[in-house]
Amino acid sequence: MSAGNRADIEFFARPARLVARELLGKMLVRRCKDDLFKGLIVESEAYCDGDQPDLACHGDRANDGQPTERTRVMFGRAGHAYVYFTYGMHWMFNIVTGAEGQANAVLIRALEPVYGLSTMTHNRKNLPISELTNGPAKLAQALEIDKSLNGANLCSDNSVIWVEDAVKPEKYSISKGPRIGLGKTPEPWFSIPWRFWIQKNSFVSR
DNA sequence: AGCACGATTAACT
DNA sequence: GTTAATCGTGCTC
Repeated sequence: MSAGNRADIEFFARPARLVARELLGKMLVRRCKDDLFKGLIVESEAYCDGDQPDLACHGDRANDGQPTERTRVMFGRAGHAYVYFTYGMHWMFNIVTGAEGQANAVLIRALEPVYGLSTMTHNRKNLPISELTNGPAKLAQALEIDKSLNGANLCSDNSVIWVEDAVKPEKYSISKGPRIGLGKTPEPWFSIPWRFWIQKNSFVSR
């Protein structure tokens, strides 16, 4: 795939851990009203991997692993957005991966802002560029992502959000470690290294 | 019907 | 390093 090619359902319909890793260095593109936003994906986390259980994952933790009103899209087809609300004020943007029926998803944790910086800055209370998209709730705010995008298809002709190829993998190195903010999640899921980021990129979350 | 808490952030000491 | 902000969701009564 060359730069500009859009990631299709075949790309997303694989285990979350693989997709999370390969999303690094790709461009997240968001069209909203008259604005176009682009950000390079520099940090991601996998929730569930194929059919392996994952007690950190909303899909496995709630309702005995069966879909609920909130997690329904996570169990659906790959290449769709799973957007949820937390801490009374923040939206989180995930992309559904894996086979239909599996609660696989990848949380996008950080972007390097590339295009649309002026509106992103406005959306982020005129904070400096370094603070626009270096966290999952921050990037959702910058790119105007909220509940209205829950279930949105990233692989259709009229998508309002999608992923494109951008930087060649040989141009950067990938690090991995435990996921962030898992609270009371039991081992081994608390420590399993399903968070990925581009080494030395300054937009990776704190 | 009521309640505890969260895949976080920003503003404190 | 600590903590308030703030409310939808899922679980218990």
